[in-house]
Amino acid sequence: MGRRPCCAKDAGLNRGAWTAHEDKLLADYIQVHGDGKWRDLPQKAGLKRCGKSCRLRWLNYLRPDIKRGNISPDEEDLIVRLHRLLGNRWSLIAGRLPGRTDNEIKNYWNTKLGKKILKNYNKASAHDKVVDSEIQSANRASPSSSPKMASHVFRPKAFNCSKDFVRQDSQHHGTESDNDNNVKTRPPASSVMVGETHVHHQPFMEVPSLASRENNDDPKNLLMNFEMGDGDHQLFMLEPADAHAFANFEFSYDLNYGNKNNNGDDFSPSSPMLFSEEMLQDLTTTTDYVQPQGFSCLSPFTSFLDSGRVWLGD
DNA sequence: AAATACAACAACCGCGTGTTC
DNA sequence: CGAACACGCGGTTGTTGTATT
Repeated sequence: MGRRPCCAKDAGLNRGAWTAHEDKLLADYIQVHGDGKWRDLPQKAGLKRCGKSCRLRWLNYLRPDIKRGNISPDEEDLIVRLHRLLGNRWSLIAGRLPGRTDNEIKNYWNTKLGKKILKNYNKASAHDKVVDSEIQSANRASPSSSPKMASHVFRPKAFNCSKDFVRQDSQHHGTESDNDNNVKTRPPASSVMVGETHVHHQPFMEVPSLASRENNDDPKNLLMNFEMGDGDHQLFMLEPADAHAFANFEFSYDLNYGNKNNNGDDFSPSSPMLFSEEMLQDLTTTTDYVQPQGFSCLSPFTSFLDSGRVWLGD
């Protein structure tokens, strides 16, 4: 690929720390013309910098909505929990912390939090470590976290789930029926399992459609977006009371918070994840879901992906 | 006071991915 | 359809400030 280098090292461009004058040039230009078009921006703004450097400086330092000062205990707690769920997806984590940048959170993790948690982990009980090592071994296909850290996040190869089933013996939807909840059993013989080799021998049942709850605006609720094939989606709102329906059941899904920017465009990133029930409970009961500034939150939603424990329909 | 070690932060770099032509 | 491009992400490195010896 004949790709032009972003910024040639011998092009006489400034490197290293930014001066106050450069900051002013950049901020003034963006105030008038807006950001974006980073390749052309330096020349137009009268800067001897590469576009990439300008972008970074703007996003990490000059942006007006940057929050300065120490990370609060609440923010730290949120970072820890989000990192547990997301791994080193710094931009995703930063998206949940208004005013904080991915670079800042990454630095904070690498210099403070990571060490702190590693220290705590080393103090953890032997049992915890066994559980963690099991998780790690299941995660070997694509580890999501720093190799230094214990990871609770699976990152299996992702497939969209064409049908969605939970175990029939789950507490919440425990009966075979074809009632208003549209619950149907599925014998495993008609299902195809992918991914890991954790075989469930219980019949599976289709999850009742809760699509009518799509408009629930409570950001605490987790809206599940099951891709049913051909772009057809079935939506579920997973409320705290529903979470235990997935007891003893781990699954992955495409993390998609369903946020829309002011133009109505979906800006959500997609991240295949695998959540344990505890993590789901944590996510569905959390009250500090942070809505990024400038975006209106419709509701967080997700689409399921293969985890090896979710059966794909025939 | 000087040297060294360490922490914190800013910036750089390579690569992946989506978009445009 | 594929090349070229633009952008964003995450890992890494460089720099500066502070603590310790």
